[in-house]
Amino acid sequence: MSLTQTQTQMPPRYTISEVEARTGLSQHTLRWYERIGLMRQVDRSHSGQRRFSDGDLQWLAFVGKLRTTGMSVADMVRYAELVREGEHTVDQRRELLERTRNEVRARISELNDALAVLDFKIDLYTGKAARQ
Amino acid sequence: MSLTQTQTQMPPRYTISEVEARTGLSQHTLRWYERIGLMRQVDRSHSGQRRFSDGDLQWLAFVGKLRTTGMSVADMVRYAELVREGEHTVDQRRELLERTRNEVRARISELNDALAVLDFKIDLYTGKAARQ
DNA sequence: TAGGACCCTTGAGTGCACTCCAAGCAAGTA
DNA sequence: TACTTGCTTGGAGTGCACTCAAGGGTCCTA
Repeated sequence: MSLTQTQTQMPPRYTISEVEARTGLSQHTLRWYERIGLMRQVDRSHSGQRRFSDGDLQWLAFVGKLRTTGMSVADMVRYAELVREGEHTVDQRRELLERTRNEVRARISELNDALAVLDFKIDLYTGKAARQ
Repeated sequence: MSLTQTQTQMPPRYTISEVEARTGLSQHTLRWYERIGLMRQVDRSHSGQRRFSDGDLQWLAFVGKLRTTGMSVADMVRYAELVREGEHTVDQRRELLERTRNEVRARISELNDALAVLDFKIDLYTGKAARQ
């Protein structure tokens, strides 16, 4: 427990521009994520401004990982919905993540293949015997 | 030299639908590639239909590798132009491929990170202690 | 000579994942 | 009080990489 927290009894809250700075996601994107259901309805200040929690940041970090896997936004929304529905959706979530994992593995091996071709071409160019 | 070739003295030529079958690229995409300069002007039959050569197929295979690296179409076109310009562009081409190679390596390591997160989550779900 | 398969062109349309715009409210500072 | 900064909304716009439509030509077989 930090001093500030003990004093205020309030967990930290972040404005949209703080979250933008921490996550690298634009304010536009953050609002859009909320709108499409990729994250829960964010808490609001008395004047209606968003106040993100640490949990929101953690969720966004995980969503970021899903994004880098190449998972579509539609599938991420599906996943988010399953999480909101509760514990009984665990099997479906695992299935979704396993499917994604398989795709990532396939993608990595595709990239390794392409890497080999690039290496070969670059060696050709570096060597002298340059062709196409 | 195959028998057929010796007899006809003609290298094999492929129609657009043959190329579609061999490469998996749609006819639309093949025509579009030619239009934007991602491949040379394909030879035509006397009636104006495309006749692709083995060289064209090889080029398309290489372009396919570049595509899987995530290189943008604009950069691929740039590369194709450099190839058409001749031997004096070899250094620029190598530079372009090296930049791409670096991006691919970075992408692979991103994907490996994401894979670790997926493994962790899936284990959680499989374990029993399911959370979000 | 008719039918069907196959191909051509230009230009418009699609789906995705943002990204931006306009108009306006609220809080803090000079 | 006036100004600036930061935030709100719904809906429109953007860039990418295709993808399709319309209208027409050519070739082969019956």
